[in-house]
Amino acid sequence: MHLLRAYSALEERFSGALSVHGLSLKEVLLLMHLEREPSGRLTRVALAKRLNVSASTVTRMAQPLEKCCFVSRETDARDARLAFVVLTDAGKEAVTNTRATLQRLSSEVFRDRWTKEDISQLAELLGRLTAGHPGDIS
Amino acid sequence: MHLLRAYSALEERFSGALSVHGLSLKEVLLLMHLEREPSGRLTRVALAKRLNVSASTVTRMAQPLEKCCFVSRETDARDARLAFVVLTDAGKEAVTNTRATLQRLSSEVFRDRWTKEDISQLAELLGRLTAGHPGDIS
DNA sequence: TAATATTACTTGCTCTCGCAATCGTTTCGC
DNA sequence: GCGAAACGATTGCGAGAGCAAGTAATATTA
Repeated sequence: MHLLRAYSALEERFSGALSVHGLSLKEVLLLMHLEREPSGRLTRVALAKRLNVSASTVTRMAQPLEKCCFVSRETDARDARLAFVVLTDAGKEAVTNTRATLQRLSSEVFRDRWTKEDISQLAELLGRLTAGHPGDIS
Repeated sequence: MHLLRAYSALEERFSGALSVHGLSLKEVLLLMHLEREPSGRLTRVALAKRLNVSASTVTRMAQPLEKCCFVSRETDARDARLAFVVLTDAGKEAVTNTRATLQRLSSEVFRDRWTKEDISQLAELLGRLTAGHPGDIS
């Protein structure tokens, strides 16, 4: 049950810091999922499953990102229904910068009071909790 | 980072089950915070801080609960600005029932694959993560 | 005591998101 | 091949939540 509390507390902290980059936390996660893909692209429904949001939300989230040139749109020659969301070079750079910010923030949160073992243990337990679900991210 | 994932996965699972009681997860948390208070009542701003939401959200959340007679309104004789949210007997019963549902659900989630030590360790780590924040709940 | 600041709460506006309906496209069964 | 079912994406609508403005009451300061 502590999860709920921990989530809202951290979410507040992280989303505040991310506004520096002009991106919301959810948008960053979207870009990270794209980055994780070898092809650098995903369909909207695949993104929706990974992000645990509806397909319409992905459609709406991708629009401003497309305007910012962090993602672009690509269609499949074989299946005209598919409209891939593709990570651009500018998007990759944004992810890299944002990840650096996140890591700096994490070390602040964990500074003192936390050993490496604590952190890896927490990660392991949370990972086990979500095992079987699709959208893991490092 | 796994937190985000774990949160959304569990939130989906729990909120679905809670709809049986006609209450949302956030409403249940509100009632639990009231129950936790010896006086059984809190002002709206105090609730907002504990729930990590804005004051206006508390005002709006309390309205349907008041209609359901799970909470009532009480004013302070000394300070007419204060409008306490008070847990009624029906509200206490609702919390008790809902907690039973939640515990049953938890044991389902943790069944197999989790030892008692795992669970207490996870709780301890998450608790440490939120230490210093106001809204802890058991 | 009187004017100002602060606090608690409410309301209007806006944004975000999920659901359901829709459209275009592909695939399956015959 | 052809109609029907399934699928991916988009759009309209409603619910939920935060921000800012407004109101009423209390606290503070001159």
